[in-house]
Amino acid sequence: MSATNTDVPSMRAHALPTPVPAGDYDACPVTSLMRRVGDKWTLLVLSLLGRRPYRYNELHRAVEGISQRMLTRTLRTLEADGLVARTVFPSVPPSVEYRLTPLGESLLVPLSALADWAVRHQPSSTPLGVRPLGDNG
Amino acid sequence: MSATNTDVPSMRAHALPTPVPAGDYDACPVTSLMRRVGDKWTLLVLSLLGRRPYRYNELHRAVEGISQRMLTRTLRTLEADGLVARTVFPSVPPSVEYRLTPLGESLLVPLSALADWAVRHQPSSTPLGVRPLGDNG
DNA sequence: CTGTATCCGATGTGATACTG
DNA sequence: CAGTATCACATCGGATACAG
Repeated sequence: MSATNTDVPSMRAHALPTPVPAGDYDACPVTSLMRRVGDKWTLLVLSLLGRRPYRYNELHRAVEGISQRMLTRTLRTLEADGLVARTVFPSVPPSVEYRLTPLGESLLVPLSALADWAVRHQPSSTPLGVRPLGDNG
Repeated sequence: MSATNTDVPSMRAHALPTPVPAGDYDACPVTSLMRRVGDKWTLLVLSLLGRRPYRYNELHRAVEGISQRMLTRTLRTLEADGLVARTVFPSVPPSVEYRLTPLGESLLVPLSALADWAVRHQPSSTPLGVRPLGDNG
């Protein structure tokens, strides 16, 4: 293969496709996507924007715990990836709206399937922070 | 919500579920899963094991570029997550086989859907390391 | 063959202060 | 309101050496 390796087809139901050349992991769109969605806040932001458009500070409050730095970084990356659209309204005070692009919405479909698997099969399987019992005290 | 937040249901087709409490992002199985699969080698190893069982060095060669440290770490984490089974054959020289568990195989299903989305919609969309033109030679 | 231990640079993330 | 700049710390990941 090497240069002609354009496969990585649609991969059938149960096994990921090609034995991936490795070293090209960077260029593999699959791993690339995972690494992005796999960061600390992206999935969270994506899930919020999946419900409706948000303004910057609105997101900042909703994703309570995120720093301005990371919120901005996350949004900028999503924008660069074409998943989120940023619209500035030159009002006073200024307001900026973030919303999913059609591409972003389309991503939520397979993402939902994965999320569904996660809540069903995952580790201690306590959905959203409801630990089994005193983990801390 | 807070302590009673056990929802994060199956989330309908187009929008991720709950506005996630945030701060609980660590405990959210969805984000948690993403962060694991989103590391540098997990997806690659998972895809290989999706085809057939592998021995340690066999993987080391197949995932050319990975260090022993990271291969071991990745496999150990996958094992801890119940996605991969490790079997030691006390032969001489010793051999260890890694294979997907049923849980691991079940994960490949939604993962494949996401991978499929990636190869279809992603960035410069050059599937597996086939850069547009002479990047290296 | 199948790992473990150690060191080290790269990157991710948070805190804080400042700006149009 | 919606950011940017800077510093600091934790974790990720690679290289190398060593071991059962």
